[in-house]
Parts: sequence; structure tokens; C-alpha cells
Amino acid sequence: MTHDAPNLDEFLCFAIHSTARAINRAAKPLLDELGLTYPQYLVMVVLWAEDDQTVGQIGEKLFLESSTLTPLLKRLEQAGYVRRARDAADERLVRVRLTETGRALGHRSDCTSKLLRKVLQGNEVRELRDRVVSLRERVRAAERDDALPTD
Amino acid sequence: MTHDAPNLDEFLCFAIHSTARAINRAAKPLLDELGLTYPQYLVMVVLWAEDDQTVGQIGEKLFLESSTLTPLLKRLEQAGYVRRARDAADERLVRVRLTETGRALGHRSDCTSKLLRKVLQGNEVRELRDRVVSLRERVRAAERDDALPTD
DNA sequence: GTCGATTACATCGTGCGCGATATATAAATG
DNA sequence: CATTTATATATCGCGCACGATGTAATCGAC
Repeated sequence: MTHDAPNLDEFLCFAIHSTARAINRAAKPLLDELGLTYPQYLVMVVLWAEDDQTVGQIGEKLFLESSTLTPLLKRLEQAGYVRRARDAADERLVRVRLTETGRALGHRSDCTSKLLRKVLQGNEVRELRDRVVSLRERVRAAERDDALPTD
Repeated sequence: MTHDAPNLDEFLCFAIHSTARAINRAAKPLLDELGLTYPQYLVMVVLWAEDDQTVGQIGEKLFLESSTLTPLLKRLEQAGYVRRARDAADERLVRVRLTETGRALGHRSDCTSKLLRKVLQGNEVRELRDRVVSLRERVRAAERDDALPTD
């Protein structure tokens, strides 16, 4: 190398970035069976845990903006998995509710995602997950403060 | 929750996915100064380490397809950071070379990315990075085998 | 109650990321 | 040498992801 350029392999951010994409690719065949993309699946997971949430609530849990969620939710609606409707009491809110089909998908996914969970949710990776989450929160905090902690 | 739906917080894949996006967001102000997106920055890192590589070589290092790289490289070319030219000996290959401006950017980036590296390249995260990389390779191997190892 | 500020969502434009497919060159096979 | 096969890149379509902006409903101050 011609000068002291940063080496790709040293970047934790590249490690995480590339791992996220690798997981996405690996999960695709499983999600194809459900007719969902990975971000759509995440939204469904949120709704399976608690039905009838607003766009904002879903976005808060997944760290997504309405500009991402609105079209995604429209696709989920078109697929027949959710219904979107303005809240009667506060017309600004859009409540997202599972259809029967969408709810039923949750049970199917319990089976089809076992494979994924075997690799990505087992005991042996719990610590790794916690560390990644704590890194995420560190990064998010640093972004908010606009001054990264020296630690 | 109405039934035993998978909980979002338990997914390592979500942890990694969301962390990757958090890093991306945090890095953006720094990369804006360089006039680069994060994927463009990664390509530049590859070229700063070794100039004059083919599209395929770059893709191999970043795990990216030509369908992603070709338009990205065209944007880098339009920005004046690289030049693309067919290899004289093998006209199938496209060789990507840094311009003077592109090479110079590497020195500026040594300064501007210090902040990023402080969080993401320090000693304290080396082990985490290694674990994430090893997870990535496990996932990639599992995808290739189309049968995930039970370990 | 009226008006300005806030909130919640939608829209738009840009750039990935990737599967499917196309194209052109090169290598291999006969 | 002609024809198949393989390789390298490009093109296309779709779905995120997000910043910037728009719009409508609600809240607050008065």
C-alpha cells in the first residue's frame, strides 16, 4: 500500500455493515416463503408482539422514519397482512392492525424462522448481541451529543 | 402479547441491522465533508490500500455485486475521484484507478475519520469486531451449504 | 374561539443492494 | 478455426433508508 490508508479489515463498522447484509441474504430464502422482505418481517414481529400500533410507535421500535415505513406498510397492506386506518380520536395517527392472514403468518413464521434463530438467537450469541446493542446505543448517544465519548 | 411471537430484542440480526444503520447515520456528517457516502467511502478505502483494481476485485473485498458497484463507481468517477477504463489485455475487465484528487482525499480522510475510528476501531472493540466477522463468515458458510451448522 | 406552533404522517429525490438478465470478450473444445 | 462455454461487467426493476419538504390535525397561548 502506498501510504498509511485505513485497512478495511480493521473497521468494526465494515464488519457490522457486511454482516448485516450477509444475514439479509441468508434470511431471504426463508422470508420468501412468507412473502416478506426482512424489514417487512421486522414490522410484522413488532405487530405480532403487540397489535394495533401507530406508524410512529413502530418506527420508534425499529428506528425507522415515516418516509421508510409508509410505503413499506402500504406494501404489507396490499399483501393483505395489515390494515391501515386513521385513528378516530386523533386523525393525525395511523393505526396499523394485523389481518387474520397477517396474524396467521406469525404461527407459520414460528416454524420457518427456526433455522434463522438457531444461528442468530441461541444462547451462545446472547453476549455478542448485547455487546452490539450497547455499541449501537453508544453510537446513537454520540450522534446526539455530536461529540463522541473518549472512552 | 397475544401469543409466543419472537421478541425483537432477542434477535441478534436486528441488533446488527440497526447498529449498522446507526453507524451509517453517525458517520454521515463526517463523510459529507469528503463528499462521499459510506459505501463510496468503503470503495475508496479499498483503492487507497491498493490502487488500480478491477470491479470484481473491489466487489470481492466489499461483498458487492457489479449491479451495485457499477453505478456507484460511475458516481465516484463523476465526482472526479476515480477513472474507469477497460483493460487493454482483457477487454472484459474494467480497471478502477484513483485520480490525484481521489488520492489526496485519502490524506484528508486520515484526519476527518479519526472521530469515527475512536469509537469503531479502538482496542476495546477489537474482540467485538472479530466476533462479528466470525459470525458473518458462519452466516456466509451456512448460506453456501444451504444447511446451517447445528453448533 | 383564533392563530401560531407542534405533531404525525405522507411525498419526493437520491443512493444503495441485489436478483435476473443482457452483452461482450475470452477461453476451451472439437 | 468455429462453436460452445465461461467470465466480467452492465442494465433493469424493486424495495429499503433517509433527508428535506409538504400537509393536515391537534395543542397552546392569549
